[in-house]
Amino acid sequence: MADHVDRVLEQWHAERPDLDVSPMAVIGRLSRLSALVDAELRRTFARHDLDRASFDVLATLRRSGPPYRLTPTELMRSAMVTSGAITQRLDKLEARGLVERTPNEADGRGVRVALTDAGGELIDRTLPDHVETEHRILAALGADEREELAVTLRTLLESLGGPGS
Amino acid sequence: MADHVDRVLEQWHAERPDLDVSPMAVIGRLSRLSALVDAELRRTFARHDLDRASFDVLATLRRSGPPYRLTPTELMRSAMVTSGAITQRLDKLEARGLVERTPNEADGRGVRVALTDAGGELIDRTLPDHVETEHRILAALGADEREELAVTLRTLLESLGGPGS
DNA sequence: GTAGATTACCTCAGTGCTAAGACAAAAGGC
DNA sequence: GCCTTTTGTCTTAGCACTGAGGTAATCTAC
Repeated sequence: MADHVDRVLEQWHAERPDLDVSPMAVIGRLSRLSALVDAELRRTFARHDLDRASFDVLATLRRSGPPYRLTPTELMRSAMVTSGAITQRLDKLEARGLVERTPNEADGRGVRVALTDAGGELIDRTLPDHVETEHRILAALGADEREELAVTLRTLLESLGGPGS
Repeated sequence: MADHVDRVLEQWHAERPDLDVSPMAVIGRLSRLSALVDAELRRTFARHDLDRASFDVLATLRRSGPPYRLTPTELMRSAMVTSGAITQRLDKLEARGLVERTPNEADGRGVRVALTDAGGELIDRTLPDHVETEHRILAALGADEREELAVTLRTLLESLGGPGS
């Protein structure tokens, strides 16, 4: 039984037999899967009044450990978005009282962003649900397949993103 | 040598040892990789005065074969976006003379979208470059690894997207 | 044939992002 | 100590998308 990408490959083979479109079997599925996974995760976040962007910031702060405090630049690097995007995410989270901006004593240009108690409680409440969703998404794979998949994706990430990706 | 996701896993292990965050090894890399691949493909499209959305529509029409004509609904399903998004994509492409909307004789509610000569030439010119970029993205993997990866991603897609995904 | 449900496409307000750039503080070269 | 470059954050315009909803045509069941 063919999936969407199989059909796309067949079409290209018929229309442009001169092109070797085999990479689409991987890249096409990668991008579709990413979209589906995203949608799935969003549903979990929504149950806790969060979106992907807000969850991402709160989780990054939470896993950084006490005192749950990072700079906007660190958050930007972790999230792979521009500085403007982080500013807006922080504005929203600060307005909700989930994070707090304080001047960075060590650097007059910078600020520090910290989880508030409310932010910490929200992310700790959301996490178990989120992790369970991720388990469910991978339920179709055995432990060996997951491990192999993680290794292969890691190889690709390193080849694309350079060192420290 | 640890990548970004390895460090994330270590942090969670230290901060929330009660949670089994192992799925993040796959899902975290999947979403980061998808973002990097997207950025890479965008560079190729930009060289041909296209963005991802426009390329997607033109390529879908091109691979559908003569007479290179589909309905907005078919394009919507293929692209996994809402009908509003397709309307806007078509507006832009039509304004550039790359596609053409004509009434659907078989269904008074519908329209048909066809590649113009200019659209067909542009997509045929862009494709070889695009395919080469995809080959380059996967260059770090051997043929067996690519095949295995495609199969595993397909399994996940089917388990998430239901039949015909 | 006709009423109600469905389908196809479009519209529009709202959202979150990028890209470009402003500004202030810090770092580096001399 | 200065001057230039770099860095950290914020601002803003523009863009593509979603979600809700509108309109018109088609289908279904009676």
